[in-house]
Amino acid sequence: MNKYLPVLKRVNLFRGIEEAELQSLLSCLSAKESHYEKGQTIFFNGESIERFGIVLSGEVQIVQDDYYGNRSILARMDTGNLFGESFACAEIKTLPVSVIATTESELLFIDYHRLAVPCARACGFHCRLIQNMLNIVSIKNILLTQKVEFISKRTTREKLLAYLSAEAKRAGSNRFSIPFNRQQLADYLFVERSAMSAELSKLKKSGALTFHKNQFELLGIGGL
Amino acid sequence: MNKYLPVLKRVNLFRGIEEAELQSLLSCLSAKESHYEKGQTIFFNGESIERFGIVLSGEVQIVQDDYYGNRSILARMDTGNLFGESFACAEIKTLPVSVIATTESELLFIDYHRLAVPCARACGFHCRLIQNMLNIVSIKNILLTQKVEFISKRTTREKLLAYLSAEAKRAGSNRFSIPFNRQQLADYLFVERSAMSAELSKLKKSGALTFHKNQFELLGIGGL
DNA sequence: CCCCTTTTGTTGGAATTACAACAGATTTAT
DNA sequence: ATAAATCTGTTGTAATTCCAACAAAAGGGG
Repeated sequence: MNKYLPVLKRVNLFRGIEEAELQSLLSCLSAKESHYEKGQTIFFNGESIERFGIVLSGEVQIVQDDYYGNRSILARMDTGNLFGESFACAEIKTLPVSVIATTESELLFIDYHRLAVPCARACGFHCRLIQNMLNIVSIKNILLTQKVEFISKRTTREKLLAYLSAEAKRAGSNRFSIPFNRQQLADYLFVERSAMSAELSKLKKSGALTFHKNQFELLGIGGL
Repeated sequence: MNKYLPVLKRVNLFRGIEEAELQSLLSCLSAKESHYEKGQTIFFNGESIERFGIVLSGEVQIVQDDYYGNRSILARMDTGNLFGESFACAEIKTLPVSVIATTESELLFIDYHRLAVPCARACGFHCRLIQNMLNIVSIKNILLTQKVEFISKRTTREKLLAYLSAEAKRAGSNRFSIPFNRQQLADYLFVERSAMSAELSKLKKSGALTFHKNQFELLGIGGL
């Protein structure tokens, strides 16, 4: 666990908590580290969870699979980010999503009840942790709202442009990488892969953008 | 404000707080009541907010309008529910949505900072309020996740059936009302109104469901 | 280096959705 | 009560997306 202390001290959940206190806090919370292989399912749709996870290394995706095998990616979480915290905090009985390890990953699990109902020793941290958690879930809601904005667009082209514009803004540059391959990007935008690929090629041909694999460059709005 | 005490004591934010304390707590929080006419905009896309709202009576919708005038409804909030809390809690600078009064409404506004940083007198409630708020935003996250599930469906028919099935489940009956007219339902599912109307008629003709205005009855899966 | 697998892009046809227009039904205003 | 406004459903056409198939490109393993 010492190996991941540099990661953990930058996790928003532990903001305001001294590094010297982190280890004993994690021990008090009975935090448990686990290893997952690429492709392994961490949480299954339909189950009830009490723990949320923190990504120490690797990446996980929050997904929904429909009856026909279409996959919808809701979000991806990489190092330092939490997943499943809303479901654990809300104490729901039936998880509406699955969580999948996209790459080999090390994850830290914490039982939400231990966070919410602290022992007397950790009482000084209780409010801090809950307030940090409130900040995290609020930001998650905003990210999900942005995601909804992408998919509210009525054509595949608009969805692509909305998403890619936001990524350029996030990167602070017109050249940037995205964390998805083509199938994953289609699953994130809820469209069909090859049709999206065709749209990307049209956008490239029109001069609006250029790309190779997951590297993109926006070339201005001249082509729109 | 006394008029709305019965509403307020059932608001989840105030769970665990005695009715006798509510009034002084609201005073301490400098809660402010406001009246809005039908159609009035409460929060504007792009602005920065520090207050969140509670619906005392009426209804508000969280919406996004695109360049072409298409409206996307993210959520609706009726009596007793909060809106804007994630944005206020996360302290964002630019609101990505607008909030509109769908009907004539009475709303109560609270400054998030007053909630988070209490005076010495209210210190006993600080943790309680933050924890209640965490529960609220977590549930909001789950509702938004469910909304994403509706719109992840790849055809208008599937979107309709996903939404209507969830409403039947929520109502505990195959006969139920929905809180949207046709245009609003289309805006909620991100589809075009008349195409959706045509799909509803096909579903009725196939025997899957029947409806009149916002009254629906699911007739089993025989018609699918 | 070669072979196999996976990813990406392309293409034509089928399916679905958007659009515009309009008629009928319902609600609102005078 | 009547007229005006709004909502809902229908229809034909245009536009877009999905699907299946396949070729080309890229990546991985022996």
